[in-house]
Amino acid sequence: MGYSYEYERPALTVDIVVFALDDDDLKVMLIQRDLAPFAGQWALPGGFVRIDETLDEAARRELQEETGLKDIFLEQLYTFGDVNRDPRERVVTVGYYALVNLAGHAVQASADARNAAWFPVNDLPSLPFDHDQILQAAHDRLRGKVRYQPIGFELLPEKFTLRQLQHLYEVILDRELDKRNFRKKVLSMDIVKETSDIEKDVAHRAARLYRFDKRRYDRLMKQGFNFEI
Amino acid sequence: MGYSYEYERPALTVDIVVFALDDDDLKVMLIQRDLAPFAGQWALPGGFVRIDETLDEAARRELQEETGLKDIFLEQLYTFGDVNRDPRERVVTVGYYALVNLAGHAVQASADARNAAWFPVNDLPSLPFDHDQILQAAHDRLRGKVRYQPIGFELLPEKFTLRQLQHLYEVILDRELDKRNFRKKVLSMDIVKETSDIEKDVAHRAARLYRFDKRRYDRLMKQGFNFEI
DNA sequence: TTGACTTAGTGTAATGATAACACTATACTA
DNA sequence: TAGTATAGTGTTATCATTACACTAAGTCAA
Repeated sequence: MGYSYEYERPALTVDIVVFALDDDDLKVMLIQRDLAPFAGQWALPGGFVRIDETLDEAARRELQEETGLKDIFLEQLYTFGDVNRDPRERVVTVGYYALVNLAGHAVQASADARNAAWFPVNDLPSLPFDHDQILQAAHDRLRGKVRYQPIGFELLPEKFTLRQLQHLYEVILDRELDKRNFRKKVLSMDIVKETSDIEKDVAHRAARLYRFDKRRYDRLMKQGFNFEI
Repeated sequence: MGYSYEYERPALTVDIVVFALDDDDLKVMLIQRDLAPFAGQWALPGGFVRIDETLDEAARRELQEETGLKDIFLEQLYTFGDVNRDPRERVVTVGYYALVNLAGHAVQASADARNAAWFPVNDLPSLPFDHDQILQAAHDRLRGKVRYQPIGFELLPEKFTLRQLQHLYEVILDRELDKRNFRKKVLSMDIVKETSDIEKDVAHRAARLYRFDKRRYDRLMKQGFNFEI
């Protein structure tokens, strides 16, 4: 019964670091493991790659099964292959990272009888396997990438204020930005378009809402840009 | 005999894109396959990951076995997992790229009874599997990375002229650079140190030889730098 | 209804980085 | 020793980045 091979083969999995943004900080989605090892512990969502699906497909499937998230930005990160990263047997995992906007995608906590929750990226529980290493790599990648590709926008709702956009960059880059310079730069890139709406339910002057210029956004997404701000 | 698993498992391999530089252009090392499928065709060096070695170890081992190259710059690139990328069975491969200087590392053609040779990156034979895709990804990565990390230096001999360094950047970025601006920028970064030697056996005024400032080089390698030239 | 509060929204000047550009110096070769 | 090939060197104009502070508009509470 089962499948036999002449040489021993590592198991192959995917693990996904899902980032989201709220009013305070950058969040990461973790799920509570229901199986040994580390049952009950919070860990990155992920699972085995099936024989008839690509790596990207495996990552999307696991994400949907474990968190209900679908149709989100997802990109391969790095492959982790230390010999003893899993205590049971040799497991190689392909790491992914994903970006979602909290407004658009309700976190359907446990499609899979698993608990899913958001944790602040700077205040995480201890993670099993080498998940802290994977998370670190994803965070580094996000920080690096945001400087030359407009991916950060994936973390915002369809319409947003320039303040929210600035906050996004401040949280990811972990430093304060000058309001005027930020606006000047963003607007000069022609990447956002003014809408006729303004924000609602705020206890102060309401800000104008913007949306992405999809055309220009896609072009910049391919070419890259320079967002040294 | 062999090893059995409950679920079918993909085979796991590594493939390495080795870049080098000569007087004309950027080269890639290919080996002639001795096994089916595609026996006799030129392909990227690579092979199966053993159960007791990390991915990096597998890449280094295969590189040494197939090309004799060792102790060179090597970095993981991307993992390729299309379902039908290998006609025999499901094989997932972790792509690597490596940089060598031709002077320091003789290409010991066939430690493994295989033929190894350098090909210009812009004039390659047709490659089996998805090796052209892997190569493309490696080339893109090299072009991108050279702008913010001083990795290009790995392609040069210990002592080199500023002309050689400029040539390296011109070949990788595929455009001409201004000599004065290039020198000004490189020297202002303090990344190279003048030696007391000059180049030999040239039919014109000999240029001064430089070497890397290892300290500064290592620091920049971690921090990154901005080489928009 | 008014005053206090909170965030939105806006421009300019100084500084630093990049880009464009051409000639003299030195060594070898025939 | 004349020719040729590359080495080596500064300045100026343009553009991008940074630093910086006030008025406008709306909400809230007294």
